[in-house]
Amino acid sequence: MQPALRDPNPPLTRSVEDYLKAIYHLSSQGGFAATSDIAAMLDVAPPSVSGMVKRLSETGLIEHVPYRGVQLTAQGRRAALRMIRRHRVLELYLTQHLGYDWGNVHAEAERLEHAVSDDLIERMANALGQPQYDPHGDPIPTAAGDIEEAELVALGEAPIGTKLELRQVGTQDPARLHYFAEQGLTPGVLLTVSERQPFNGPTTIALVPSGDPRVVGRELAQLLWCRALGT
Amino acid sequence: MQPALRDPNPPLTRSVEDYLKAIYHLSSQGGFAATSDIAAMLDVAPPSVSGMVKRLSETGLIEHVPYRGVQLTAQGRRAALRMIRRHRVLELYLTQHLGYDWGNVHAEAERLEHAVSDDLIERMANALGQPQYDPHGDPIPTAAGDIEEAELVALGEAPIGTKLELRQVGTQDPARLHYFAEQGLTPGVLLTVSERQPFNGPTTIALVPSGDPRVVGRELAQLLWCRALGT
DNA sequence: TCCTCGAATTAGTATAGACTAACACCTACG
DNA sequence: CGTAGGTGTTAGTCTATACTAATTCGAGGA
Repeated sequence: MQPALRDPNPPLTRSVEDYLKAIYHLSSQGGFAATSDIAAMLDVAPPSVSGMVKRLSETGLIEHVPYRGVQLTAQGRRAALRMIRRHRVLELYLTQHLGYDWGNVHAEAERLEHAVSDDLIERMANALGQPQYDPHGDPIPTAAGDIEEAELVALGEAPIGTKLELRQVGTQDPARLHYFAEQGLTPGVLLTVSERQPFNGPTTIALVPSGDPRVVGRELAQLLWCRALGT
Repeated sequence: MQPALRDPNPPLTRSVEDYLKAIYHLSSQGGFAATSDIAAMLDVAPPSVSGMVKRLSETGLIEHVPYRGVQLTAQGRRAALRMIRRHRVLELYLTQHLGYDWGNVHAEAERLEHAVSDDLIERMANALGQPQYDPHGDPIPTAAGDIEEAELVALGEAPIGTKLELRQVGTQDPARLHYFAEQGLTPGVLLTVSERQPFNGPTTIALVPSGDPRVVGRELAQLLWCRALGT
């Protein structure tokens, strides 16, 4: 008798699920997720990531280019989106039906997302009326694994008067990144577009809710990718 | 510098929580939980139980008498009752608020009970109006760790006409146990008391829902501990 | 009272996942 | 255009938990 073959489709462990989610977030807006970034996001040591990366690429969930980073395969992406759907449905359910606020809800959903069944998630989604966005405005992937690609607009192109959420900073340059941080312009910040000078002039914005103004030159304004907020 | 001391109060792992629950159930109506019974309940091999038992008794959660079995310490009992509260609140919440039925709900609660926070359980309990019983009629321990001791009455003492659930069989004698099993008198069975002969005579019962009658002599009827059902 | 057989335990191994320490690879600066 | 520093990987260890195989214990029948 042959030794029993390993289950070709074992359920993913909690750790694996966390790694896939982290890689999804880190690589969604660029090519590769770096080992050290994954380690920082999951609060583990870099060698732990190397070890997991080897296992995940052996099982076909990610693709690994040594010394460059990793990307999800189609299979890995499906698994990651499933986790993100769970997380966001849970966050919304906990806030809508059990009185959680934005601050509490993340940690609870982070633990529950590994334990709930698909059935329970669909029951919660139904109780919520098949919502499209979580409490933070992030799109909830469908059960089939489709996610609305956030339509981002560069700050330098956004119409006057619109309310925006800063979502991505399109540079790796440390000096520019440092400057953005000094100005309080980090992903997640809300702002409204106050005015823009003609002939590729600077854009003036107001931070929300403080109302603090910022003047951002053309070059930098093209690096700040924002999501338009409906409200 | 000293090597870091181990966290004296580490959070319990899922496995530990499962063992404590199993030991609670197996020892609640008797002295000791046997290794093989724990193994059967958790679907693991007996040596796995021996190993876990050693660790648990080293951390003071259980007391182990080699070749006899284990019992919970006060600390272990608290932890077990906490899990049972979680489980039963979850079962009730899932049935009341998310449309689960009795059959589905156990497995879901079994996974969630390890992942939810105390805070979430209390929110659910509040949403349910601080319930005292789960969907199966089992008492829900309080957050403080008190559980209603099921008020059990010996079948030989139960008033005529009452509906009962058989909960415990008060003997270890194999012959009597075997006889009870043959008669279909095992814990969980529902029955109604039809009549009783005077002068310590036998009690006649009808099984629910089949209606099958059974006549139980005085001696045996004193061994069958039942819970009165309100309905 | 002794022996036997089932239950319990010990011994040894495997896996997932983490860690530290040590080594290898790239790249950017001088 | 070569090297220094940081990033990534390998090597080796640890813990929790499971397994199988081998051994030991103890209670009940002859």
